[in-house]
This record gives sequence, structure tokens and C-alpha cells, in this order.
Amino acid sequence: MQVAVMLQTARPCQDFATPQPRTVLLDVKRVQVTCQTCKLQNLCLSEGLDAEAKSHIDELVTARIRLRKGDTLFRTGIPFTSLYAIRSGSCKTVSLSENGHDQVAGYHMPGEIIGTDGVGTDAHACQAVALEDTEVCVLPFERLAALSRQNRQVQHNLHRLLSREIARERVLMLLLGTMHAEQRLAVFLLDLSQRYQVLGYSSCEFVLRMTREEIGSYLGLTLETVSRVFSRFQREGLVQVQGRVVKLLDRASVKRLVDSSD
Amino acid sequence: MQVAVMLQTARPCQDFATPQPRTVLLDVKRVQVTCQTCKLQNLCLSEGLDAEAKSHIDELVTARIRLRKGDTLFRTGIPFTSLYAIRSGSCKTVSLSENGHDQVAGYHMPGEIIGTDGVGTDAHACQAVALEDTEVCVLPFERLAALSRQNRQVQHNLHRLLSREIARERVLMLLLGTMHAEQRLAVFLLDLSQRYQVLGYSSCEFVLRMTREEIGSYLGLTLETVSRVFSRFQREGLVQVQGRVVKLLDRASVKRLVDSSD
DNA sequence: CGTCGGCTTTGACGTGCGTCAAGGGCGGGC
DNA sequence: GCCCGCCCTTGACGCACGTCAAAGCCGACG
Repeated sequence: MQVAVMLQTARPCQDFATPQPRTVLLDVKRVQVTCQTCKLQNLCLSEGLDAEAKSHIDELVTARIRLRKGDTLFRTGIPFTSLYAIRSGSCKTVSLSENGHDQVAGYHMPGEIIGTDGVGTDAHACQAVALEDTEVCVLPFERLAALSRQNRQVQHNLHRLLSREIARERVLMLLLGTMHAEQRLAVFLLDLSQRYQVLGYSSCEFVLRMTREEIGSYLGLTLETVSRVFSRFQREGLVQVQGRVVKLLDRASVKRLVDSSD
Repeated sequence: MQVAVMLQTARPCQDFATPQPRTVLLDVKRVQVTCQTCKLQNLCLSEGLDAEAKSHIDELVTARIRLRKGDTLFRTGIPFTSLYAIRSGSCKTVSLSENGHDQVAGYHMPGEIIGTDGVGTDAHACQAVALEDTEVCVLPFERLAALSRQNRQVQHNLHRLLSREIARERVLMLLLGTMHAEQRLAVFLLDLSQRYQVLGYSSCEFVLRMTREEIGSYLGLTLETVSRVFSRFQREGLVQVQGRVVKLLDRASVKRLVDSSD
């Protein structure tokens, strides 16, 4: 049983534009949740670790943060101190360019770890915002680095974490550089579907947690184009769309769209 | 003085399509080149390290590979064993998608380290090809990981290496997702200029080592568009272009192009 | 020194997607 | 229950860039 304990307002999560930061920091020791009992342990940082390494990870997680929809976990330019593992809910990460444009760089679901853009630098290079009520485990990076010096398995997981982010972005670059609107949205839907499945949810029917505009930002399209492609997919019987509820009706055809070379 | 010694054909670099692999593996001990005497030591993996840590890095580099223009250093799917530091010359990395499209993921100059996409996984996720005659230092990753467990400075540099790749790709995603052709090429030219400057070359005049098609692939454009934008830049007096020789005439205007929000 | 192939430039044309605008749905708050 | 604001959809239109085609350039190689 999990007890929410409001201890203090979390500094790094404060939205300086709003007078009332709503981020809540939880003391993990008092709420009695450990990686060992966490349903996500095989997806998260402790994936594939032996019992000893897992217990080390457990000691690492000394705090959790509870975010309400729209809360900011970290923002561009603030000092980098920690990675964050998503326990429940979901987040988007947003890159900002100097010319005022911004772009959603990723959508992140339970078991995923965000903040990797700040590793090895002093500051976060992007912003993380909760798409719904969300809970994250704080992984202080200095301690994680120390642990990965002691334990090869932990080190390997840390390396894998970083390289997966590199690989994920490569796929997105291919999408942004070579694919048409229909293909982009198809990739997006198949990716979400697959990730929901890994989490044990339906891979055929799910609820989008982001607006059309956010999807468009992620895919390099406008919200109107996203909407139009959704409608086209629906007309052609590939999916059923009602607002944010998506049903994948004809996965094979959606896949075929992606695989076709133009 | 450096002596090239041909020892054996490098397995991982062999181009299986061509009967005569031209990659040459050099024994670094015999050619007597060390990081300590390398002009790139402050740009490369040993950036910011103390003497002790640098000597460890030196021990790490037991081989170098000499590539001729067009040679492949590693290709998608081959087992990941090492990172590669570019000593001289330059490379491109190429991502391949399942639908047959490919895309240049990056251009890499002396002092830069490639192969990071394979870290933490079993196989390389992209292909690296020499754009000109090129020499790389082999950094066996298992040994680098071991070293980073012993030495915090080395660990930090490894982390920085990986996170820089993440940050670099974020910038590219922004470029591909939000920028127009002129802005993309402007970013490309300014980036090259800045990197040549770091290496001690002219930041105003340089030679492109890649074709218009390769530039286009990198920027998500066709070769015709790249060519047309070069011509437009030239007409407007921003640059002078003669084939692959580029002179930056009006850097301020080029910057302004990038900074303008549309 | 001439030929050949790959790279580049330029033009003409088509189109996919962005832009602008209007209207409808839906959920949250009073 | 009603209103308001945000989100979504759809249409009309234009433009930036892709596509197709032709011709020039340049370096490699015989």
C-alpha cells in the first residue's frame, strides 16, 4: 500500500512562471515502495540485474516526485543532478532552439528513464513536462555513477540507457528526414502500440495523452496535417479515432505504409 | 615521424561486396604514436584528464586503422567491440531504415569519436564510411569500460561522449522538424565552420568532403535543393561556392537566417 | 590528350503539406 | 444545466520543395 506524504516543494520542478508550484516530493523510505516490489523492475534501470545489484539500485532511489498534469519536472538550463524513472503516468520532453521554435523530443512511459540529455554536462538541455498525473523515482546521478564504478551490471545498464536514447533519436531522424506524413503517423501509432503492449496494456486500443499539436511537433508536422491523416486513416479503415481514443483496426496495412519506400 | 606498417587486413572493416578490402590495421606500438604526443589530445577522449588518466587511455589504444576514401569502418549489424577516435581525415555515419531508405546521421572530423550507437548493445546500428583517406584509433570498449570503473575522470569523459551524441542528435531533430531548406544549410555551414576552427583550420574557407547528395541526405533535402540553396546564397553574397570549396563571406547574415523564426 | 562517368547546376512542373479561416465537439467550472 | 475555452476537424489556397530532365563541369584513367 502506498501512502503519499507531502514533504516539501521540489525545487527543480518548480514552474517559475506560476505562483503555486504543485510538485510534491515524496520520501521513499516512508512510503515503503522499493524496486524489488515494483512491477516495472524488469523494464527500468534494474532490468536484468541480479539480486545484489538490484538492492544497490534500491538504495539509490531516495526520493520520488509526484507531478500533476502540466507540471514541469526539469527545464532547459537548470543544473543536472539526477535521472528520473517514470513509475506511473507519462511525460513529454521538449527541446528549445534559440530562434524560439520548440519541438517535442519524446514521449515517455512507465519504466522509461529521462534526463539523459544532461549526463556529462552541467545543465539539462531540454524540458520535461507531465502529460497526466505522474510519479517518478529520482536517481541521483553522482551516486548512480559511483555505483556503476563498483558494479559492472549497473554500469552496463547505464551504458545501455544512454545508447538506447541515441538509437531512439536516430530512428526519429530517419522519420523526420525521409518519411511522409502518413508514414510518420503510422510509425508513431505502431511505436505507441508496441510500448503499451510491453507494459501489459492493449496494443490495439489506447488513449493518446497528447494533443494533435504535440503529436505534430514530435513528427515535424502541423496539427492540421495530423488531424487530416487521422481522418484519412479512419476513412480507409486502418484505425478508428474518436478524439484521443485510438483503435488499431488493420495493423498489417499500417505496417505496410511504413515499409513502402515512398 | 610516423611509419605505416601493414600487418593484416582488418576484419570488421572489410567491405564484403568488394573482393579487395583495403583497410589496413596498424600496430600502434610499432608506429610510436601516443595520445600524449597527439595534437588532438585535448579534443578527444583524453580531454581534461590528468597525466595519470591520460596514460591509461594511451594503454587502451593498441591499434589504429587506416582507411582509404570510401572504405567502411563498421557496418550495420556487425558486433560492437570498439569505439573509434578519428585521428585524421573524416567519416560519415549512415543510418539504414527497414524500408530501404538511408540517411547520413553525421559527419565526423579529427578528435571526434564514433561508434557510440553500439554501446550497450550487441551490434552497430549504423555504418561508418571514410569520406577521404582517414586514420582512426581503436578504443576497445570492454577495456574502456573497465578503465572507467577505475578512474572517475575517464568515466566522466565516457558519459560526456555519449551525452554529447544525444545532444547533437537533438539539434538535428530540431533542424529536420522545424527548419526550412535555407536555414538547414546555414546551420550546416556554420557548424562545419566552427568545427574547422576548433581544429585550427580556417573558419571562413573550407573544402566539403561530401557530395551534394550526402549533404541533402543529412539535412533531409534533395541534392537539387542543396545545390539551388548554395546558388542562392552565392547570388546574395553570403558565401562563395566553387564546387566543394566554400568561402563564408557574410557570416552575420548566415547566422541571421538561422535565428529568424521562419 | 581525349574520353568517360560521376557530380553539379539549372529549368519546368507537380504536389504534399503549411497557412488561414470557420465551425463543431467536449469537458470543466460555476 | 449552461457557458466558456480549448481542442479538433475540415475546406480553400499557396508555396516550398520534390521530381524529372537536360546540359555543363571536372577529375580519373587509358
